[in-house]
Amino acid sequence: MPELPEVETIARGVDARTRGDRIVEAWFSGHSEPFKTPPRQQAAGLEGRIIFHVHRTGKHLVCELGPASRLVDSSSIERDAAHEAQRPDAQWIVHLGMTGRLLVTTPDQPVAKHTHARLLLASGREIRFVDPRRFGRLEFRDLLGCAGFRGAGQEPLTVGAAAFAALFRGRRLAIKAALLNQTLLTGVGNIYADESLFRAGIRPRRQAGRLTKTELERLRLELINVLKHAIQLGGSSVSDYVDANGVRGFFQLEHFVYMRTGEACLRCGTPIKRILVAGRGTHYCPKCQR
DNA sequence: CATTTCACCTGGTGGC
DNA sequence: TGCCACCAGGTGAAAT
Repeated sequence: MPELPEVETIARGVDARTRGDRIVEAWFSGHSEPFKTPPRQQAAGLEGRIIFHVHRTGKHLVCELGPASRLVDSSSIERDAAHEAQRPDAQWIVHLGMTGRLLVTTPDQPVAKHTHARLLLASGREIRFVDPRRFGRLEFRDLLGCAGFRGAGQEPLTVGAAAFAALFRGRRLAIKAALLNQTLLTGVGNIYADESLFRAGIRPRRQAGRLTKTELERLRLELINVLKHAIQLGGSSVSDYVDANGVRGFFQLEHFVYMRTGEACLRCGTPIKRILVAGRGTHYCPKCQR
């Protein structure tokens, strides 16, 4: 479900509704797949902590957490604690996989099937992680002696022309496969790979290392455009994606090729083709993309 | 090493 | 109504 624009939308929604709140209680389902950190360890780390803020890196949601301010009688210790509280000392890292949702609800809302985590907050709200296919992952990371989370790949919204081109130099795999490789770029998935390649006029099967400098720069700019536009529209809701408030996105209405097999190309009228690249359904216009 | 394939899951859709 | 094949926003391990 979620690629960079969807995860960004969710991060903004969760941040707006939970920033500064305190996690009172954490509950986890019995399924083991979604837990990179054992549920007990996650619960122990999460309970009592304050949510400083929530943001996205790549396709990951990161909740920056800090200690609840302790009641102390010494003013200097209190100052130190307040100072320390500026810096997060732990993170809750959420990957939504294919079908994951992170919702902010009230406890009276019915609990959806496949709910795997519930964080009850001091405000009375609740963060819920729902994931039917269980491809998502939840991790708790203590930042004492451990670096904060960051993906291996470059962020597509901020990577420069030279660094972008360097990612693909000498590579023999299809450009579409390269775009999906999260150790090169982080955050691009099947929808935005297809859409950016269409907008740049490049066939998905072209060898990454054989694209010209001009083509690569066009691809980088179109990728940035499509991601930014999608964020503005709250992401793409192809089947069931919703943001933190349960609201669908609108970018699916702007798709040129994704899931439009056999339909007329919106630029030239040629039927959109579907092929397999890197094992993924890949959509393109045989006339507009060379 | 770079690249490709496949397993991991549930659920929706469309054909018969 | 049921059964079956196939498809789906991702990724990491195993095979090539």
